[in-house]
Amino acid sequence: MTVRVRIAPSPTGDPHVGTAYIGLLNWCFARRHGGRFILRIEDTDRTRCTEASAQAIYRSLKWLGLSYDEGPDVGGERGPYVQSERVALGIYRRYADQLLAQGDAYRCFCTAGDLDAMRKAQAAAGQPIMYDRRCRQLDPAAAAARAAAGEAHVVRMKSPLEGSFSYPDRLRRQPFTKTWAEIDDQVLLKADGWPTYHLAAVADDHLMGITHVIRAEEWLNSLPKHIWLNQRLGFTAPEYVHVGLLRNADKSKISKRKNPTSLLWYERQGFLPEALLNFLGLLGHSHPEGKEQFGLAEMGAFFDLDRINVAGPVFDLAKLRHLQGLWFRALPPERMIAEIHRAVDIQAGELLPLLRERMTCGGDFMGQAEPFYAQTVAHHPDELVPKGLDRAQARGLLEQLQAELRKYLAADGAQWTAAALEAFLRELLARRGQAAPGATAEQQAQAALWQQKAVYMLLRVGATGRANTPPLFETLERIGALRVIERLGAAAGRLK
RNA sequence: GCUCCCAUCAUCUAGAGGCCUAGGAUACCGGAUUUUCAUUCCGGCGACACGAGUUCGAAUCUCGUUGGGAGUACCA
Repeated sequence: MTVRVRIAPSPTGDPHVGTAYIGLLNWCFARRHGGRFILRIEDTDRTRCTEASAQAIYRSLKWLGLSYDEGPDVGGERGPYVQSERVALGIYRRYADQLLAQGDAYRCFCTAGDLDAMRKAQAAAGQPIMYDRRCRQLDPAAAAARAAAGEAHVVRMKSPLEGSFSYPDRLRRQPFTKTWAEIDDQVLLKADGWPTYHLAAVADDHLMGITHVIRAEEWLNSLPKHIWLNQRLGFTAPEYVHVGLLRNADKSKISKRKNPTSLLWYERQGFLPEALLNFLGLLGHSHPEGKEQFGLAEMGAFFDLDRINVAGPVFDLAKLRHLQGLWFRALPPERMIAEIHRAVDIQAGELLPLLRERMTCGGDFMGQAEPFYAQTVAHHPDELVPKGLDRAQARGLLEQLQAELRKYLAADGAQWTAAALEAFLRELLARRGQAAPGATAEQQAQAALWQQKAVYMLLRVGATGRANTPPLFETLERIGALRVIERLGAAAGRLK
């Protein structure tokens, strides 16, 4: 039996990070067992699903590299892979009819109002809230006649009234157990003739030859219904495995109010698919040797379904950022440049060596590179005064530095390169930092100002307008003599 | 309310009776490298929810308590 697994997202809103998570687990499971990974679109909620959303799902999965062997836009032998198209084929109606004919389902004519009142009464009485099965008593022939006459109705499953249900989920200590009495007569076919999730998923999983359903824990409670449907429909049920739900920091189910859940957001932010996937791969699962950074292909090789931890992991963006940094800085230059280009329309190549280890994503580039591209920079007077100096001293030093650099440039064969600048400035510091023998007290005080730390910082802030920059000499080189000298003057001016 | 699931550092996790005075990673805090920032490297902080039981021995098994989560839709 070859493994066939699927993800079955519903195309409502933006593609969800939970889809990527479950997709990753399924993808890895398929890969690990030489199986097939399938995408199916579950768009049976006509009020909420959109084509645009389905398109976005395809795009996001491709962006992530979670390629599927069969799916709406790639085809396959068990299609169509979009449930609305299967509705048109009458697939679900046929199964509903089969259940009706077998006496395993019945027509229900209760209105929304009826159900609402019923639930309110149950809540008031402290009873479990579930359908009271009043239409189950209806004569099937009479009900069929009412339906034929056009009366609005749904089809419900005839859940067993007694006995119990038990299922050994391989990830849980104890088999999952329920009594049938507490299982609702689930609606299978809605009034509009479309199936609910339960019928549609069970039917399609069977028709598509799905062998393992690896899905989120939120489905655990409806497992009995799914097993029952498989049985009554004469299917061999796939193995169902339930994994933990991604959580917000407060442990509630991940939501867009408390976390970025849209895959589009991660893409726009400049996160790399490698980083996101790596991060998700660390949730509920781990590398057997504790390795933290790994790629999709590698994960496909070591992934072990039985090692999944079902306690719902908190989705921690800080860890994702860390992994993003690792992946980003390890990018080959062409790809890093492409990432930067994706964020800003600029030629980044020259500055890359200077900035790469200071970035976590392409979007960081401009923030760092601005002083290199700008004609002028804005100086903040407070930042311009190094510790231990006052305003006037800082201004004096700036002016003298400007003058010294001018003089340096005017000399024959002067070079404006990092190495030459470093040599010159070291020599300058040695020269100016030492008072001549017999110097006056004032001269000595002047010399004392020429401390490396202060001077370098003055140059840095003067030339770039900021205190954090790449290494000084390379920075000066790239900005260029003209702009550096000009900016030093402007900086001095700010301290007047 | 009812039902079910889960429970190791703040967070992600390793750990499937002795290798555990509980290991790694993130975050945080120090230090080293460095002209700043970042990178990198070193160090620190820091957890088996609680209570019984089983056992020579329990983070690991059982039960209870507590805590958290999910489900309870003609949504998926």
